[in-house]
Amino acid sequence: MAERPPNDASRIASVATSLFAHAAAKGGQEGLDREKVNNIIFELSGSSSYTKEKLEHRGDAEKWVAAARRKLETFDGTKRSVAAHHLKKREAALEATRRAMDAAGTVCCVVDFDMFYAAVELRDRPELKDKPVAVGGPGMITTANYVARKWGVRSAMPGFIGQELCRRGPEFGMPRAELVFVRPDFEKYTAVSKVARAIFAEYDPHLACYSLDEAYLDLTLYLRARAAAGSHGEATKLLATPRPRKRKRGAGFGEPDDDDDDEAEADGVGDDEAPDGDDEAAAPAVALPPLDLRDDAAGRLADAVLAEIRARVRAATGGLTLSGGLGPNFRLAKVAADVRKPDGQHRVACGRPGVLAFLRTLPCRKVGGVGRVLEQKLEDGLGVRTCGELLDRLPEVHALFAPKGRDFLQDVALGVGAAGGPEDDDDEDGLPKGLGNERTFRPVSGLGPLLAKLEAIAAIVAARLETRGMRAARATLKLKTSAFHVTTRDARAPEGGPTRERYVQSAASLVALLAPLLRDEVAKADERGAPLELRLMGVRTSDFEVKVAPRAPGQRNLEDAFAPARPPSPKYRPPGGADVDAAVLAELPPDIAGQPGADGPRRRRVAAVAATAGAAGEARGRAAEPGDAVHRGLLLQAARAAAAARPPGPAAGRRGRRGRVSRWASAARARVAALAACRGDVERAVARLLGDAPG
DNA sequence: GGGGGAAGGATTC
DNA sequence: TCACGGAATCCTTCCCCC
Repeated sequence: MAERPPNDASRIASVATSLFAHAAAKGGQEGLDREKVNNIIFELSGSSSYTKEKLEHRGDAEKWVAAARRKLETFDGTKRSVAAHHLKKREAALEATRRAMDAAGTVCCVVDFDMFYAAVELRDRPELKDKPVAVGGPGMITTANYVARKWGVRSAMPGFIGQELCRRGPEFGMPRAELVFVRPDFEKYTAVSKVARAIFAEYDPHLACYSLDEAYLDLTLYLRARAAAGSHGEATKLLATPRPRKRKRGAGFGEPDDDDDDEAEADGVGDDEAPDGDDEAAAPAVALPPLDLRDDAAGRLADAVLAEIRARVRAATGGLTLSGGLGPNFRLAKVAADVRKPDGQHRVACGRPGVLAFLRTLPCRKVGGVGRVLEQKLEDGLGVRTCGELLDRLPEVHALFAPKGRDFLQDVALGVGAAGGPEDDDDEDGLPKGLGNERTFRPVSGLGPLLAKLEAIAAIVAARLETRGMRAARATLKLKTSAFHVTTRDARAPEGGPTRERYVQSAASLVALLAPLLRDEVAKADERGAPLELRLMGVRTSDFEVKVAPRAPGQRNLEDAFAPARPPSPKYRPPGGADVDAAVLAELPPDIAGQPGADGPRRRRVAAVAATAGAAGEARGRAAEPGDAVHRGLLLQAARAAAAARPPGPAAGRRGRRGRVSRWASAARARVAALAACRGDVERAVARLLGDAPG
């Protein structure tokens, strides 16, 4: 606050409001004197380097807004109708998908524990129930309970500010209080999460969890089964897939070292399977009629099932509450889960009119993917605050945003979402794309001490690479100055680089790669007369070599099947092509492979994609079920490998088309080899997918 | 003008 | 502890080169 020129005061005040009030809509803070609270927060942090840096950042967004306004001045009727034309074309496709999903009776569900970490701690320490509690430390709060939120305390707020807000409660109509800090205990949270996931899995064996406190469930099939069977017990029977058939072959692992073996095995499978071809391979629920969601009873059933899930989890976890959302896709379900928080649920009606009605007054910020910066761009650049306003201004959006951005915003405005789930479009190759570590410390300067930091962090990263058997072709150095300015520099390992290795793994080679970059930055800062002083350093690795996990001698695991037999080379095998498709096709159940037209190239490719997606989903789902940890791990690997075998889409990677195809080819080969291990799963998944595919 | 790489921004939990 | 995290991923912008 100190050195601010007075004429800037109002601007800074308004900036500060949006800077610190970004979670204003969070639950539990209704009726809070937000302005007063923001003033206190600003007072406490207003002159810090952190805030200064944030304000600079804000300047960037303001520049964007200014440029956008200039652009809009020349946005005339002609440009508008061109934009509208493009939008309309895309919208038609989106609406077709929406109708297909609705016709299949798609019901997506997102469940989310209320203030999860804090709730677990309060359950175990009931004496804290009525006190403001923050899980975390004076540095950072990860979760605050609803009591603390009455003082304006939130997650991601520095602890000392939370503490100060509680102490200064009287300034905004709250009593003075002491914020109680509880250290996070992740083992405990993981255990609780497991209990909940076991219950979720009864309703959707393929559930997806992206953090400990939330889960994404596709209830479509379960609701069909429940509507038909009445009880939960009978419904789960209809949902269960039959046991895998007995295989003649023992271990069932393919032999990835030998191309011919793949083929031979694949051929053999087709023959062996033929007699069993009549087996019912999909969950019985697939055959049931889809739920008609225009029928009010169907909606009530979905509501009742969600309420049942919440009640069961609550009982099983010692009283922890969850909020839930239902909707025709995961994007809307996620938003809906936030509507009645805490301990409530909401359903977004399916169908375009219902969805648009729900979105009309919904602030864009509530939608996942719309962060503070995008919110500001929309609001200041276009005067758009709600999804309804966004829908009206899509032509302008089209003019101002890059293709991905405007597609995303159109999806948001129309309330459409990815068909299969939130992760549908990731997992291009199934492997992690980056691995790194970063550390915050008291400001450090001087080349020697900084190099020591680098070595320490490189050692952490190297250890993690080693335990995973991963080697990286690229390393990135991240630096944050004591003024909170962040910058990154990176170096590639291949020939000509400082290490002369194609891939690096050890701490020494990481340091060899990155130390020159660090020296460079130190030297440049010295030249500027402002020695480099850092508060954070990070080392990140990426561009991994194909992963080979270390294992005990003689031990076989699925990763063997996924690792290419030899280094990929153009001569290895003709990229793509009929051999791969034939091998994949030979893996399909005979009833599908034998369908009329199944041998057409396009049909084959569709079948291959279905097989791949099915294997990924099935294995991932099975991995979430309770049971032996090693087994679960293997299934997860299978899911990843199967996902890795997806054919290259238009959006795949940065490599050239040829690179993508050969990558797909080798991944597909590896997958074919791996399929032997989880054949039963794949067959059932394929049958279900083909039988269940809308349209 | 586009492919492709580098830098770094934004977003999520 | 007078103080604002860490990890991962995707997107945008800029620039070089053909």
